[in-house]
Amino acid sequence: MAKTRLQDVADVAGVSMKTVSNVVRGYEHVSEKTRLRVQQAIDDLAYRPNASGRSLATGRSGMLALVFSDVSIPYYSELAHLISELASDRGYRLLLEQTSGTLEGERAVVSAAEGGLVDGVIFQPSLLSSAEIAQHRGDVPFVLLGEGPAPLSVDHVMIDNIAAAAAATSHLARLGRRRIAFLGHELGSQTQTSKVRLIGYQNGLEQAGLPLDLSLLIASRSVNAGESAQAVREALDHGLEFDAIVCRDDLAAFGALRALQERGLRVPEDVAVTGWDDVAMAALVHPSLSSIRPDTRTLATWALDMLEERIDGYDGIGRHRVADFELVLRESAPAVS
Amino acid sequence: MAKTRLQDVADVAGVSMKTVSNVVRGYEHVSEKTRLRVQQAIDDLAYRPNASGRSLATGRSGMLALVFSDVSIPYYSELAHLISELASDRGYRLLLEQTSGTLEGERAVVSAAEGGLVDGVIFQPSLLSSAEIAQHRGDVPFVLLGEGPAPLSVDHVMIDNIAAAAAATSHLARLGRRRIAFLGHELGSQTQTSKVRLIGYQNGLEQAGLPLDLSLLIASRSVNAGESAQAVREALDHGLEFDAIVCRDDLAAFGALRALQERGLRVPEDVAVTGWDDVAMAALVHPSLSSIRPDTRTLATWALDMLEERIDGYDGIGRHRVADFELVLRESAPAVS
DNA sequence: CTGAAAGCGCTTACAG
DNA sequence: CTGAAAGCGCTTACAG
Repeated sequence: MAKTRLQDVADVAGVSMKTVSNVVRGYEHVSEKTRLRVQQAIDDLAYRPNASGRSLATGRSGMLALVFSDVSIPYYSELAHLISELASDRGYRLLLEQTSGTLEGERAVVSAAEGGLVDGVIFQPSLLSSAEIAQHRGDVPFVLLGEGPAPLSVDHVMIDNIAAAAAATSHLARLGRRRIAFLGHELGSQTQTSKVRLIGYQNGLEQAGLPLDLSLLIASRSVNAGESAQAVREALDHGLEFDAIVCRDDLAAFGALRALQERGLRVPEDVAVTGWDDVAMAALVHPSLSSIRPDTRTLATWALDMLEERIDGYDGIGRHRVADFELVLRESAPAVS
Repeated sequence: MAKTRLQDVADVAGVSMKTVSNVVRGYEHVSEKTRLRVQQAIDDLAYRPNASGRSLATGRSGMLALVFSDVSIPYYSELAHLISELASDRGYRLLLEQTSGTLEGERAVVSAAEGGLVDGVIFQPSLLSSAEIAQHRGDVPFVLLGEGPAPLSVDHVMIDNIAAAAAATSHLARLGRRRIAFLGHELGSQTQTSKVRLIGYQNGLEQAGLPLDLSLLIASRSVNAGESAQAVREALDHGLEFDAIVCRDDLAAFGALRALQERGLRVPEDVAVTGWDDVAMAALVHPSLSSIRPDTRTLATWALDMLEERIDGYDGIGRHRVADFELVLRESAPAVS
């Protein structure tokens, strides 16, 4: 049997399509009697409105795209969870797009081949240049997340990465640490994320009156926990001495904890460690991880606010907003006593 | 300016809409000369086909829904990553739906209010009964994941949870453990997942000739790492003695590792631990976690295969397929020496 | 409060 | 190989 359409319901209920449509969309000015008869027909026929038909007629799909490199990375999966819930509260569904952190993947997002699929895009770029982002896909509302380059024309939310990295570094200095390493940036060319966090680390050292020692910058062959652990092992093998590590992100920190414990070094007694993102596991590992916690709820709320404004027609220049962060202190780098 | 449509391109190129459509969709029987002229017009006008128009005309959206409780749970985020990639290879995009693990959330999935939005649904239910699932949303192709109840009418892929739990338990017994606990099932009514894993645990004990001791069943107020850690702390406080733990999932295992280390118990010397899912963190914690690794790639591939067959018109009874698993041995419960 | 009709932007037999 | 026309299933002014 063919799918039931609006017209079928109208026929059965003995009204026009317009009236059925009014009932379906909950329009209020329908007489109670008519509404009941129509609802009965809808139930009898198990009618389900067709989303494509509606989208085509209204010009809206009720969907937002959420784009980042890889949803299996804890920070992104937790962000996806949050944004999915908040978007759902506003009546939007979420389309998940992964770029694999490649330039081609990110370009595909920006120059999307199809229109009308989503009403807006939330995009956390890793590699793309500001100039390329500026020519984003046609006229779809766009909002950028993260510390990457944001063209002036596009809305953007972030936290102050430099201040956050400096806060972590300063905290370790206040704990009396004098040889504070930085772990987890790329071995080759740096992502914007690594760059700004390294700058903040340097600022933190300066504020504490500590010298910058380039040998304390422990790069990772790849931005993940396994390679970060390996980088720490190799640093220890080469006799590098340090009493604290500021990690680029929690994954790097988990790698560091693992490598330090393998070598019998105590955290935080021998080496204090801070992470970044405050993913759920940070509180669960042993020792638990001190970490920079970005205010992701505010981040996500602002992103959705701005996106909805654009969807509703706002066409001004890009807004750039900075959300708060907090350094959450746990066992790996406890509060100063 | 209004969005450019197929007709606009046709006008500029001086051909019919049909011809433009052929070029856009890569239909081969178009003369080279015409194709070039049309492509030029497409580029000049920055034409983007409208997805809703296409969906309405073809009856397909090119989207699949992926549904489970919460994408921030590592197993699900890793599964979403994998399925997203595999679906993308087949030309599908992924719509993410979270149920929050609530009955209402799962019911909403099954009785979806809209049609035509997705071509198929991949759904891992937690709570819904088989009978309710059987009346799934209209005529949308459906495939079920996991050890939940699957009605005969619906396609379903899973691993043999009973065998897997028995394998973990047997392994601990072969390590010489005699008081093997089970951790992480619900305090109240059990999910199907917990039920089958508990049965497998019991089978494993039997195979090893060990008695079932109900006091060794350590339930958790909530299925997550934090509550599992708390449950272990309380068990230790009450003087419960055990030398191994089979955990319901990796999160419970991470909780167990944390609680045991807090109390100065050595893993695996004092207590050996196995997890379930083999999420990325399992290899990164210290000590690293032995874990049941379901063959998720096969699971996902089969799910997509069956879904595509249904999308292509297959209308037979449900297929039920069982993928492999493997017990990955790491430090927390190493190979028998 | 309700109806008849046009239109959203595509694809697809059907002709030629 | 290409064109003219109908149709996919909705919504929305416009009338009444």
